[in-house]
Amino acid sequence: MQSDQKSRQRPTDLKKEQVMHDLLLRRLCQYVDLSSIEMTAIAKLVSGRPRHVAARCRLLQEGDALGSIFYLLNGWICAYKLLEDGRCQNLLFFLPGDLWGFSAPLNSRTAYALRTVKDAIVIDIPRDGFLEVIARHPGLTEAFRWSGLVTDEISRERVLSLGQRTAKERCAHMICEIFWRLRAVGEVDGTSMYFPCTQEEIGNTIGVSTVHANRMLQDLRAEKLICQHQQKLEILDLEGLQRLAYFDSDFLHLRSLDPPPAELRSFGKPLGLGPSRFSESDRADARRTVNA
Amino acid sequence: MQSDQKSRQRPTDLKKEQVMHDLLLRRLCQYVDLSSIEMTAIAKLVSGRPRHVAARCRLLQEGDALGSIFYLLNGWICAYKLLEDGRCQNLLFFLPGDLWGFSAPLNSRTAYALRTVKDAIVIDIPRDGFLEVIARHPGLTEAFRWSGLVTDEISRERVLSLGQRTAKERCAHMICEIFWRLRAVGEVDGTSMYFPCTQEEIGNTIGVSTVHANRMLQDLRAEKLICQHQQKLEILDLEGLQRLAYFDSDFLHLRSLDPPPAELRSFGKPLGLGPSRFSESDRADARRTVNA
DNA sequence: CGCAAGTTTGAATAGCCTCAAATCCGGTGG
DNA sequence: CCACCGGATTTGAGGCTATTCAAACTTGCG
Repeated sequence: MQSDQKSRQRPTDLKKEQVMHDLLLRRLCQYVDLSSIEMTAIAKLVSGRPRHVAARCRLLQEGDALGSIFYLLNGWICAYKLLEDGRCQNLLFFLPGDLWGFSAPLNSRTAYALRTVKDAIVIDIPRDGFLEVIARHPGLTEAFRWSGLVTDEISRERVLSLGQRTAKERCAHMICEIFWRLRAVGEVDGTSMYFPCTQEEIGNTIGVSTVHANRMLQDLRAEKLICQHQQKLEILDLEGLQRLAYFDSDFLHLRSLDPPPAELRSFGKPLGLGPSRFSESDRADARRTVNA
Repeated sequence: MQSDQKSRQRPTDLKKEQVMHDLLLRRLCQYVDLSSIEMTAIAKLVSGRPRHVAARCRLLQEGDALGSIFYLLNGWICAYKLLEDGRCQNLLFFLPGDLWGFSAPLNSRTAYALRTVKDAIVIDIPRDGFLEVIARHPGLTEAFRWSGLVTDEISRERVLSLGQRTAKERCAHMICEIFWRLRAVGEVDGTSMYFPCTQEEIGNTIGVSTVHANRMLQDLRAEKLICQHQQKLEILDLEGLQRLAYFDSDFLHLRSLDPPPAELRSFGKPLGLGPSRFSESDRADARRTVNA
């Protein structure tokens, strides 16, 4: 493993091999009940050597042949498309526990590029072996079918957003979507989450300019719906945020919405933000922003 | 069959049973080479009794359980999503030869509603039987996997459109997309096609108001890129239209771009527009609009 | 002929963009 | 410790794009 010595603040280190597949299992169990045999099979599949990828690194380019499947352990990865004149549209964020590349036909090529948003940890999985194992287990087949469906639903919901929702609604909707997705794999801390997107990235996602994304975020903060500090985002009023965005979590097909078991709450805590850094001062900061 | 007597102008009548699967076969053969056994299997699947559906009829509602798969023989069907306050976003048009409902997991529900745009002819296919047949034939499995991929790609391209393209570009892009899709199944006549969308529908598709959709279409006509008459749309300058829209047909994964065989050119010619109605006067009309 | 649906037009307004500059922040080097 | 640098965020002003509302017009159809 590539862990360095000063690992206290580096949650990207993998403490036990066991945790590597916890995120994925938790995701898949949202969709179907897996047998222990199937769980073991998954655990084996994702037991490869984790690979660190730096922030803002392109993993794949539009038109590339499909390589191996990858399993995202930590960090965010962004799928995006470009227009010839440079305009960039983000399609989808891959979050910890997400798997990429299992549903495309053989011999097809990616229709979009992939780039890390922040430092990420990825495990590469050989495509053939993966597909073969999945095909042997009906539960896994079904689980990944659902997983693919959710990706499609996110895409359709994004079409609805971009076509009909206002910029502020889109902004709120995006935050809700990511919150629920992270929550489903236990990657939130109560109502706050690691949110490493720049405002440019948010703009590219919701289809507005960076400047306007900034103003929409300011509005959401002014309305006490969210508050931000560094790369952490806290949802102050989830109900209000969802009402504003016309957000309904159904499209994510989440089943178990219970808080994750305590022993898993600490895993995957993102990049160097200790628990002490998000309390008093943040609130103060939020208030300051409101009054400005 | 439900054909009435005055059938001269009613292309919705089915002349021979044979043609019913031609569209579908042509679509699938875009993706893979099918064996004659597979072609026969498909022909059998879609040999059910055609059902006429009136214009603007809702076939399915958001949240409905999956019923049978349907095969669209004639007309357009539109998938759309609603916001609670009534805003409506069109996601995708199903065109003649398209099949709906083969890729969702069992027990899932539709995340969008379906409604006919114009009178349509549909064949219902029992889901279980269909999936079983497909699964037995590797070529068909592969073909439908590609077909599903194309749907996804259209969705992603729409995200790109709504997020980054201007209204005029989106309008042009939508026209190009439908032209290529219709052309792939032989449903175009040179550079003109049946285009039964109202401007409201176009607006709901490209994410602008009806009024603005109208103005964008006027622009395209003024620039001599398209010309419209009744429900027929002729592309006067495909190159120009595509350049304007940053359109690249790759995302549709079309393979055989040759003109379809002559004997099939006349089938499925849409609703009551004789060939004589689209010549002189239309050009004059287009010019008039430009000068206004 | 008259109705209903669809298209077109105009004017006022709201939403969003561009450009440009200022500020904030974390990290780096002195 | 401070100065500085670069990336990210914030602010302001002006302009373009798209919306809304309302009315007129066109067209297909009974």
